[in-house]
Amino acid sequence: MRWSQTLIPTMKESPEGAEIPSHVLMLRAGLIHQVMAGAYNYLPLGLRALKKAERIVREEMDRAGAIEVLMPAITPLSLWERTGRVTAFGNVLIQFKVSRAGKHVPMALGPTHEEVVTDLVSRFVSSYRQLPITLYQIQTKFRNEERPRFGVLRTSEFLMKDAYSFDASVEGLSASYQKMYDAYCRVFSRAGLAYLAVEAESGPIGGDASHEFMVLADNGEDVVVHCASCGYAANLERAETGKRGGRKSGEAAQALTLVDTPQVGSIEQVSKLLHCKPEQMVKTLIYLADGQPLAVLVRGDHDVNENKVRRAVGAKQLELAPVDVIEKVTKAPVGFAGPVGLSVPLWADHDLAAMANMIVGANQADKHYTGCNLGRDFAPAVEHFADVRNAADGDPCPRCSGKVDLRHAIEVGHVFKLGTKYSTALGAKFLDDKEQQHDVIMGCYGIGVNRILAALIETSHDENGIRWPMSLAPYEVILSPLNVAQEDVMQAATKLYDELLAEGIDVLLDDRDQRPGVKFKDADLIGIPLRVVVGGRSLKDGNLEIKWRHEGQASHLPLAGAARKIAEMVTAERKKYV
RNA sequence: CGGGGCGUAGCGCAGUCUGGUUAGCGCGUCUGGUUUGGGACCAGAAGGUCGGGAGUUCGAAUCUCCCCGCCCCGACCA
Repeated sequence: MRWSQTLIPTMKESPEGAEIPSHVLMLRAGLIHQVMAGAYNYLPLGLRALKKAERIVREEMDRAGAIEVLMPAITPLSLWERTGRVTAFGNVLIQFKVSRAGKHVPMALGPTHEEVVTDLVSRFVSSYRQLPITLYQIQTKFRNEERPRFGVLRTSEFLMKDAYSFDASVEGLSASYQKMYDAYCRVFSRAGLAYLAVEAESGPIGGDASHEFMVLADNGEDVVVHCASCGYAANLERAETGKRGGRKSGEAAQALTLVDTPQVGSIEQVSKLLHCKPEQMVKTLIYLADGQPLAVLVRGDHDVNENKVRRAVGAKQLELAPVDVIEKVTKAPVGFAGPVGLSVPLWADHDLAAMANMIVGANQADKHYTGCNLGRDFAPAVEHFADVRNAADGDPCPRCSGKVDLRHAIEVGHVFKLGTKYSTALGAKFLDDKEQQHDVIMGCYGIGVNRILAALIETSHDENGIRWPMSLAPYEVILSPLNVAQEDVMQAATKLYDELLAEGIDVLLDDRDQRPGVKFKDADLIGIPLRVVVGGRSLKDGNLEIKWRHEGQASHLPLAGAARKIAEMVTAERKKYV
């Protein structure tokens, strides 16, 4: 492509509003243009990169034996009603009515396609002989974001690869899942991303039924718990916390003392008033587990993880108790709950075992206890000590003797064992070899294609612009004749351009009548991996100048046979990403 | 939806507090010329519902009220 004939609106300055590097650079390099909050135009350069990401995904899905289909973006609302997800999605589901023959047909834009694909399979798959099968599509998804942000990372419309596996057995599901997991690893490494596959919250199925593929980035919205020494990685929701040692040694138990804490209910306020650290305090939260009240105790500086509580308690449903229940259970206003004298079951985080002389709510208005000690003043059942909190920075690693870090990350992919939730709801059944009917066992697997680009840029750029890997770069080579008015320069450049095209290289010819500085700056900004310069200076000696985007120094290359040589360099670089 | 910020030419901004010629500056764009190895120079030109509406005033980009849009933090994100 000739630069003068396409649309690459590069910008010297970044538009107001863009803050994170990927957003700024995608705008400045002319990859995207915002249409409204959460919706972007993909301009030629951005579209080419997106298509390359899409192609990698497609190739790896095909290699893994998944079968491509295309499902509609518009779907009948009734399908979502059958699985109860109209309410589950709430405002995220974009709904509308279309007038047809005087009637108003309720529809929704697909935020994902479990319902559609399960309905599809229920109609055409009825025998174990047809299983397993994995269907996938690359489609635009729609999710109304209350607050779109971070450029292309959180939008209301995005390109997603979603795959769904259908199996006759749990073992089959595990095999299908593993195939997708492996395919994802290949996709992200081909895209040049430094990714981490982390254990993720897996819902009712349990086990290692869900993994997220994360790219560590300061601007990521997710938090990953990571151990540098053993490589343990999990998302915050899921991460286990390691046990600490026993009770603090050398600290004598003080007497349980009632202190005044007027009008002061929060951990932060109490710690300020009593001149203590939040980690000396205990947070007492009253929950309803399947309707039954219980108290959960964690250290003042920790956060309760409700999924962990739900699992520990063995409840189907868990929610924070409403105010009236809290007041009834604690016989005090909200903010002064504590474990001493409570009649509901107590569940305590492991870390409480290592605490002495805790500060707790006194279950009386405007009062706390200091010098509260486990065993003497309150005693949860031994089996009620559990991991019920979110991991925190510096926690002991659950797998080794190291410590974990909390790192921000961008989620680029997610694999999930679904089970039979949708096949049951939508009647996707099969007959086994003993003529017994069963619900099909499903898995679902998503990749955010746009996020591949944003995550790459977020983690691969410098002060001059983007640094594309060969696999995603909108063009592999940028060919820059420095002076288009100079005949021999233009002649050599045009000839080389044609030869490179013939070699099957994606080449962008910067034929603009611009000064060299402009061309160099733009080439760096849009991040094309290999830059080839045709300029009067080296051309006099029959040379071109070539420079990798990621290297500082340019080198010379004889004009004669240059196309072949460049093609070889590009081919060698391509091989790093297959 | 709660808190904060912003909205003036394609992009980045000044001017608004303290109302008063014809609304400026840089970049970009166009014309002509000189240039040509890291965002050139000279001369000229085009380009504006000052986010929208209502109000106050002799007079509003500037003051008041309402609305809209965008960004950030939070809540939300099967």
